[in-house]
Amino acid sequence: MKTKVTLTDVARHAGVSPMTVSRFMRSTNEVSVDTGELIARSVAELGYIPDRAAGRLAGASSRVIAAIVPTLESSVFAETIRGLSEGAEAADFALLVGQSDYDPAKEERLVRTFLGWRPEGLVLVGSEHRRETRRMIAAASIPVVEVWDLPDVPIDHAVGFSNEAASLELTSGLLAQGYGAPVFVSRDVEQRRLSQRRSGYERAMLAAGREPRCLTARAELSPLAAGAAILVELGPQQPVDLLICGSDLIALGALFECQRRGIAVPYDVAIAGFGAIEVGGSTVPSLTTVSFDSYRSGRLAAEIIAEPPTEPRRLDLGYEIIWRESTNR
Amino acid sequence: MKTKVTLTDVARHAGVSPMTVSRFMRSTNEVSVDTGELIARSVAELGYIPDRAAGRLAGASSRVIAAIVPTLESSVFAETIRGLSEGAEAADFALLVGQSDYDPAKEERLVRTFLGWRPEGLVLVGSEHRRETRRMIAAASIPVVEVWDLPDVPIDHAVGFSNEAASLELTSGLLAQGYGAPVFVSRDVEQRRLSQRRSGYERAMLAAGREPRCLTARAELSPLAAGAAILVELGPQQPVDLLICGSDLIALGALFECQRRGIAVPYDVAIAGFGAIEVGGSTVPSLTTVSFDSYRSGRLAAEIIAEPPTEPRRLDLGYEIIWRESTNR
DNA sequence: ATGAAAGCGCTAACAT
DNA sequence: ATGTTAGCGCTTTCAT
Repeated sequence: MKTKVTLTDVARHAGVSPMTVSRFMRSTNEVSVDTGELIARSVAELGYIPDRAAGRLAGASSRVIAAIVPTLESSVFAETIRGLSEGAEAADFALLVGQSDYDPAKEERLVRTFLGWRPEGLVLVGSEHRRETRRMIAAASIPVVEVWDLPDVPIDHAVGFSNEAASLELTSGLLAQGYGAPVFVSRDVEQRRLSQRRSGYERAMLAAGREPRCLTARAELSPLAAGAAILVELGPQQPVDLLICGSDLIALGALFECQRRGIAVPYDVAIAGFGAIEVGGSTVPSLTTVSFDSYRSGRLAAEIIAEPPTEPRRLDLGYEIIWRESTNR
Repeated sequence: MKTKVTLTDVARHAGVSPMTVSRFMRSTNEVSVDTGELIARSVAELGYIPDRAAGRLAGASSRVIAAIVPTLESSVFAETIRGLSEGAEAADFALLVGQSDYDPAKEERLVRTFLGWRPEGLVLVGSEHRRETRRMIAAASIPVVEVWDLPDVPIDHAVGFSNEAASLELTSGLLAQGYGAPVFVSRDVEQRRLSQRRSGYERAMLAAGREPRCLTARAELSPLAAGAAILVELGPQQPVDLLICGSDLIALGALFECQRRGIAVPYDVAIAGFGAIEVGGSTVPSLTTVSFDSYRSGRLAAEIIAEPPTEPRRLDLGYEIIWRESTNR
């Protein structure tokens, strides 16, 4: 087996011109059936795999989607990646993946690296991007899909939901159920989606004539640890009957810590999360949360890039409040 | 801003030859400081991003790592991807990611697609690959790293641990603690890493003169659901005092279902998992499990590809049994 | 239905 | 330290 099999090798082997092989490989239907079979045999025999870089350089589509998520650590964005991966595969695209660690500077670096491959499109989470990042993207003039949020002014396309509206609805629903002293719980990080959730909570509280109260855990803690740590701070403070958490993992951390301390959920304190990760549906009590179709957002983003609409899309995938036992007293 | 800024554009703008710009971009240190500054300014002004496809075609390294994992769904492989992503970034590589859904045929398709980009190396999970997959890889003659297992005959490099030894040690440890009737619990799927774990369990049981007993849930169930479903089957069967689960998620599913049914863990039945996902450390009771450094395996795989050793590496990362409350009666 | 020529944007090899 | 030439493997355009 030769080290590098090229189009020309296949052509020679099949006794046709390289151009004919090229046509066949791209199935342009301009190759006669007989010649096609001949070529197919040569391809198989030589184990030819077209060089996509050469193809792209010569004018073909790169068929690459580049995606950057804040973190691969939680299953939250992993679901988006899964959607992207499946959408990409369905359209015969390859997927370039990077994680920004919630750091716009790192995002910028990744965008630069990825643009070097001239992807057909770019998928980013959220709407906090550096000026330089936006500049590069504009210069590249490729479709961009921002997921997990609905920015007021998206770069291009957006597939998400209103984190604020979801949080507002969750909080007011809980208030209506009679909870009197809900606090908002999160890690001490700067991040638009989180502040949207907090702001939804605050608006609901104010609308009900209540004083919003926010508790934060150190940013270095993992979400699970943060949820547990929050309970320490709670101590013998003013009465709190409900923890509205910035994410499911924080909520689970709090829930488990309650179990450990013999605090009955939802009777002594109720807990709600955000994100609807699967475990939250199995715990005892199961976790009230907000579900967003993370997988679908990825899948749709991939589809938008595979077949870019002429007009910018702004898809509101909505959300669903999942009422479960952790807030059902 | 021009639509496509090329090396030549930068050269013209800076008043030097393309070759000098090329040298500068690759920081070959053969460009004088003055010229360098001139070029740097032009690059910034024009927003030049080198075309990696053209570079590769002309002989530069592709600086791409291609990785295929069985699934992006669980956090298990997400950690490996995270390690890969960070390792790749540290070496200025881009990462191509795909998921095979545990399907060797899909893996084969992905390998073919990815090889079209002429990656510097390939990362695969496990050792079950089709003949054609192996053929393509051999023809590509690039480093391959198999992670999460230590095949008897790796394709090339391997970074993993012995799933069987881990399971054997876990089981015999549990047996030594006095558990008399442990069953092995998993979904009904064909997969080497799982069968290794089962076989470790069986060997430990036989060595102790006990009859191994395996319970399987339908493959279509999610791991969490499978763990719960298993408890139904358990019903009024022979006494079972310990569930050794094929994965942490199954174990958690079982644990939560026990809580739901008022079965005391570990007193009525004990539970052990495999994989050491983070939640398992927070649940009440916390979950006994086997930890494997999934992140590190990815990181090391990336490093091997970034700087391939001359000899095939076979890194046994080992495992650690984490004894926790779910088996502590 | 098939082929020939040109060139995509870059780098290696060889000048100077 | 810098420039020139050639060509990577493919697809485009324009023949035939």
